[in-house]
Amino acid sequence: MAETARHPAHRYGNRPTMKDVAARAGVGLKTVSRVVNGEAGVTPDTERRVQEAIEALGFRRNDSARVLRKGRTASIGLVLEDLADPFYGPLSRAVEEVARAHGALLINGSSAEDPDREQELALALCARRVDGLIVIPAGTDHRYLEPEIRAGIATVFVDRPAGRIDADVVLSDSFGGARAGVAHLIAHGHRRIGFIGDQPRIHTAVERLRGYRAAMEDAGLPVDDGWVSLGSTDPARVREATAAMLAGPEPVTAIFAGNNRVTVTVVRELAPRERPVALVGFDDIELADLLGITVIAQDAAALGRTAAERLFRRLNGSDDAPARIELKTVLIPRGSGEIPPSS
Amino acid sequence: MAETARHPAHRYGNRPTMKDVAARAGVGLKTVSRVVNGEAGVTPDTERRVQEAIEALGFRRNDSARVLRKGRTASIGLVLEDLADPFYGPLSRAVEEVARAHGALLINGSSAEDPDREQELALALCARRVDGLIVIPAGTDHRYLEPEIRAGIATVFVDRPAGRIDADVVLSDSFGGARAGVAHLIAHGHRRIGFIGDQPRIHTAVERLRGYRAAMEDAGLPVDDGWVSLGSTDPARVREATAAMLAGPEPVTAIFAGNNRVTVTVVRELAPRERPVALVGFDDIELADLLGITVIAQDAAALGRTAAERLFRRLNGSDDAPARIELKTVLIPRGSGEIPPSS
DNA sequence: CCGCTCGGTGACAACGTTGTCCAGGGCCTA
DNA sequence: TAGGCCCTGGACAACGTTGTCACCGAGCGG
Repeated sequence: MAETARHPAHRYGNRPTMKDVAARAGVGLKTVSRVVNGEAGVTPDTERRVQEAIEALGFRRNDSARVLRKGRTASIGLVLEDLADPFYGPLSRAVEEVARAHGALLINGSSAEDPDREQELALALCARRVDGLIVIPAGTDHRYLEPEIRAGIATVFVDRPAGRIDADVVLSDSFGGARAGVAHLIAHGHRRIGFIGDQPRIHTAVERLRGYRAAMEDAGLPVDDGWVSLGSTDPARVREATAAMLAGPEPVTAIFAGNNRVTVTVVRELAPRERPVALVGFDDIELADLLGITVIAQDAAALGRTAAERLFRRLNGSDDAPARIELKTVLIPRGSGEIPPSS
Repeated sequence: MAETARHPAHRYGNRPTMKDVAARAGVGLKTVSRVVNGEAGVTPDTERRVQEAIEALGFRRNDSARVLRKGRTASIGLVLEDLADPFYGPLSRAVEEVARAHGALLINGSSAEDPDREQELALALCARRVDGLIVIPAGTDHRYLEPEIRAGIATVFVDRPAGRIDADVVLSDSFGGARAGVAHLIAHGHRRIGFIGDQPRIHTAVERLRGYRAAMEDAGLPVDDGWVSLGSTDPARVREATAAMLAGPEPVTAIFAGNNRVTVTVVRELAPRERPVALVGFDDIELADLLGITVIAQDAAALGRTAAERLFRRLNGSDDAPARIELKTVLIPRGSGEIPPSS
């Protein structure tokens, strides 16, 4: 039979609205709104009737409509690289906790280290009108965010600085950490030290390499081209790089691994070898204590927390100039970094 | 200078709207909508003018309004325990990928294993009108979701079944996995085997204990009360439980650890001990290969993927009866589970 | 040459909520 | 008892978008 409704059924599966609740409770629409929002000016008796109607109908306020009216979503967005990476999980969780403390919900998405996907995600979050945005950049040009920032979406970058725009950024001292780690190896007698890092497009990779070079230069040591390898963290690539450095007449006696993904693969590659090779890795790893892996630890949770706090400070009206906040790293000696050179 | 605006400025930081774009392009509102949504029926010339206006103003469609009108948010929610846990990170990521393939955004939140927080989160997501919900239950009573499900929010549970409502659930074969793991220890000669698991409120903990008991019974072995410990995965608690089982005249010679958190702590506790103790852990762990930890591996990503696929099948209209999907586990021998009893 | 179709376009209502304003009734005071 | 005030409750518009429908002019067949 003819469906005569002028507008097709696009109501949320026939969810009750405040209007329905009002009708059932025999009160006005606005009174329901008042009860739902805990506003003053409602008789206890009226309130009870409304509550009962809400209960009976299973009413739940539609936040989309609320957002549309109020202009604030009480949610923030986080664009990161990969939620499955043990470095980003804790970071995200820390952001979530801060958001929760401010009554906001966190929406996060993985860019998979793809600049286009980063942009797509960030803009999708802006379209949802998140109040603020935290971004771990995959790309190097963030001018696409300018209209959003101008429109009032607070934005903070973490782990890596923004490209071509001026914005808050919270990062670890990659340069200093790497420099200290490599200096540690040098202090234990190494002269030929390899560096395996992430893609040169990534800021932290470049900074850590810079730290490596600085430490070598500090000690007056030369750096052979064959000792340095930047590229993807794909295990095959890293294994190959490791093997290459350890081959030939003058192999490296120690390796500095540029991040947690690299460290894991290098450890696996070194394990079966006879000749011991010293190793210091950037990023701490679970169970590294038992495996005796010396690392430069950065605090992922602190990064997230700091960035989120800065974001909410902005959301609460602060308009300081964009700042660069750098967190210290810690060298944790556990054995692998204290192996003397063997050759 | 009385601010005479009747309605205060609650527009999103003065973001341009379709109306603004229309005015600038000299066209009607609906035409802008058509261009933005790529609908047919717009002259190339008109489209160009609109695109230019969009560009110039930095317009971005307001998804809240869109959602309000369309009734679909193209987003799904995921309530999990803790994003920082290496088990849930990959699970969440897998869900995200499936969502992305369906053009949906994923919003996830951590319940911190607190039933109240689980409910608060799930309902908050429903208030945002996510199209579907995936829940890793912390609580044991999910009747609070009934109105939501009735209202059309597709819901799938993962890792643990729903409490007191009938709904889809995707889980690993905890019972079978634990049984196989304990049988493996028995096959290597162990007779006194300890079990350390998560809180008895948690379904997987109970199932794995059941598997442990079944394996012991299969072999006709008694189970001493002192060999079984269920409780939080807090390291101190687990260390204590481990120490207790290893003390006394008849200590256990092997331990079955109920999940990844427990395994990590037990490994740390066993490492410094002289007398070797066999160990099999539920859940695989990064670097467990190097440490030679035998595990019952479950595929977190597959859990998430399967649940998400089921969810989207429902969103696309499937109305099969709620099903229980169980994924197999795999025993990966790496050494720690093959240590013979020492006594 | 008229009427009809058809493609492009815009006016308008509606989605569900909240802010503003007004009405009515009860109560207190003069 | 009249006047005024406060307190509760409701009518209405607006948030920014999309679906529906109507309009207009061009092209075409009769």
